[in-house]
Amino acid sequence: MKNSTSPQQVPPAETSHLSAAVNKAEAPAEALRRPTQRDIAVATGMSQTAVSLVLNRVEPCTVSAEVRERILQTAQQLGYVPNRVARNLKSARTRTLACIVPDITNPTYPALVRGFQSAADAAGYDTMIFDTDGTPERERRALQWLAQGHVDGVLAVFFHLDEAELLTAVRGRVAMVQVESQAYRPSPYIDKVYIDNAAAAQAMTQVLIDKGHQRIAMLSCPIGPGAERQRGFHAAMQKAGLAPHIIAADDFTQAAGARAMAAELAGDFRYSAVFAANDLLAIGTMATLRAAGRRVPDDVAVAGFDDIPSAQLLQPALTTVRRSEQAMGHFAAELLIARLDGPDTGRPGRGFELPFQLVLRDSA
Amino acid sequence: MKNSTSPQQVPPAETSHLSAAVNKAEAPAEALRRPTQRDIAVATGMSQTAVSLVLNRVEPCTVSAEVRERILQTAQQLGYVPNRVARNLKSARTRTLACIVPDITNPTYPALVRGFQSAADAAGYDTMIFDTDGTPERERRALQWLAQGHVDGVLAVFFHLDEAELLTAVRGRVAMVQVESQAYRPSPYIDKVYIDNAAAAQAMTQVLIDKGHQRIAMLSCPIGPGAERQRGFHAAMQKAGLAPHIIAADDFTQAAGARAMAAELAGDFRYSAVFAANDLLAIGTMATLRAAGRRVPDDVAVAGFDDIPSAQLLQPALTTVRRSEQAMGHFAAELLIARLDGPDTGRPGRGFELPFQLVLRDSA
DNA sequence: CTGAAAGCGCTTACAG
DNA sequence: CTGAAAGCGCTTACAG
Repeated sequence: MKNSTSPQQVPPAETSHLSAAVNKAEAPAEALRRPTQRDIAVATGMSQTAVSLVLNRVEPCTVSAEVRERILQTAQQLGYVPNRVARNLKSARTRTLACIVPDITNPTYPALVRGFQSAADAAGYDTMIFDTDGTPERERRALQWLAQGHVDGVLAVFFHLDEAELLTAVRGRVAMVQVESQAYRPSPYIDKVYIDNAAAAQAMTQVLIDKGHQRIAMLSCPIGPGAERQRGFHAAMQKAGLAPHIIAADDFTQAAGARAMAAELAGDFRYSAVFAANDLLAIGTMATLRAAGRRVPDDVAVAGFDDIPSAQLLQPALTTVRRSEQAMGHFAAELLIARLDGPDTGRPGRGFELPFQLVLRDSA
Repeated sequence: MKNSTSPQQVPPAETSHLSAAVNKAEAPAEALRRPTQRDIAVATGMSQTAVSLVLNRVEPCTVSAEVRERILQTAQQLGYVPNRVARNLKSARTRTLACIVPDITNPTYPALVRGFQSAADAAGYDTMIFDTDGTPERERRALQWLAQGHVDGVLAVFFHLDEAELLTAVRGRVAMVQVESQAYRPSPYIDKVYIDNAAAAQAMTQVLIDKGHQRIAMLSCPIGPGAERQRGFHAAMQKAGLAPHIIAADDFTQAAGARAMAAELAGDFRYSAVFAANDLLAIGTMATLRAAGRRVPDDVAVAGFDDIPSAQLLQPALTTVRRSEQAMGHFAAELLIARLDGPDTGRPGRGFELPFQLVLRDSA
């Protein structure tokens, strides 16, 4: 299996059996058992309660320094690590938060998660990520998963589920912040963070109009934030007395963008500008236009939405709408933590509008 | 708070107090308690055991159809969802897997996670993501976290920790697959998946040499896979009788690449090709070169490693090394599941080498 | 066919 | 200062 420098290789292949011998010596069932407080109690001749007290440094109840030392040392020796699951059961808290996102490979979401995790971390919470694939089935599965009590709080981006469904599933048992893509509506326990998608889309459309474009198409997918962005697009077009046209994409991926544009180009494509509902769609659009021999922005101007890192790497660099996903994630985690650890416990749901920014580059 | 179409807005601001009223009506402590099996038992007049039996469809022990129906209905009515934490405590299994990655915003990792999650999902496992930031401290924290029993298995990408540290922390209590960046060495319980980083780097360097480049620098960071890739670079250069030069980056981000190249350009930069240890570094390099008025590939050729989605979007498109992160993630999850649910339980650790592929584009 | 009981590993009043 | 005991919500032998 010593591979030469040949760049083409074969699928997953086992490379070593040496390890078999190594393993034989270890790993009988016993080695796998994790030491518990009881083990430490037995080893030190103390009670399990005393062990728990010492290990948790409970202050009012002072165990004698000598005993404490012995317990601590034995714990160390046995490699004791508290069983978080057991602790969670007792405390009814998991100290874990989750991010539910439609597609972790869309660069906008890792940024959200990163910001979220930095705040969660600082407060001693772990972070889970649940990828819904943007489908109703998997969004429901995420909801079921939430109901099972894995986490204390969640930042959720849902494309399909409505408020009612969320409320019945969650029932205030897990703190929730939603990245809202529709217009804000108050909710009993759910906080919402959002940007004004319609306003942003309208502003971007207006930029295109101001540049003299008259035949502008929007490439969008009606789910998630697509609807609001289309609304903004329509508003701007209508205000300018122009006819809006929507090119429908199957989802928000680059591939979907390329596909939809290819289909459109096969017909009688006469638009001078395409406003894509997100950057991945815009990237797909640009690729298809280029492949068809149309120049961007000379023949067709293109604009996107999100300002993912690739946006400024494109040639021409992509005109788009920026919101700070990282800041949004961070802020959302802080909302959850304030709700869980106070002072916001029991506070009714609120909406928080975050700023957006038009980023004008060369593609439009 | 009705925002106009102004693109510049203010930081997080509260938008609605309407919800306060809505909330008043609900959410007193009682509503928050999740129904348990005991609640169902009380409501139906059956024992908690019977409830558990019915809800878990334990086959040999048949509860009468009538009682079963009543229990099921009551469970539905009360909105019963099993407490996963309690179940986990009893079963000593969490049915959760984790991915430990250095940086979720590096597009190569979401792909890994996506592949992983698709396999985990199919087997009924949930997936957690832990971001280590590529620092030793946070990698250790990840290890501690593992020891706490949150998950049954993990796919880990560590840049700093060595085998010994992993083994003491994990002790065969959690199944582990490591994306190995050093040369493969067998391990008692840890499976390893990897590509031959040295061979890939050597092959890519050879491509540059074959194109006539003599002054080739490698932009790299010595942690993680950087070391092996440098080794391959050195091997190729040495074989060709050329002098290798390493430009050191602080980490594997685009920013670090840009910084390191800027520093290098400030000196007496005389290289005709730069081979970056990953694509983000390559992207940073290209940006800096362009800013300095150097053309790619005419003045300086650039190659990367990973083939992240942006690589082909760049102008010029980036020459790089591709491995299928998605396939690697999928495969790793399958390894874990086979270990946890059989048939590979207790099998010694093995190494699995995956293929790589040189992707020659315009940047070199 | 059904229930009482023990126990998973921990925390937390409550007695001594 | 220390320990016996109850309980978190569940599963799983074990009796009836």
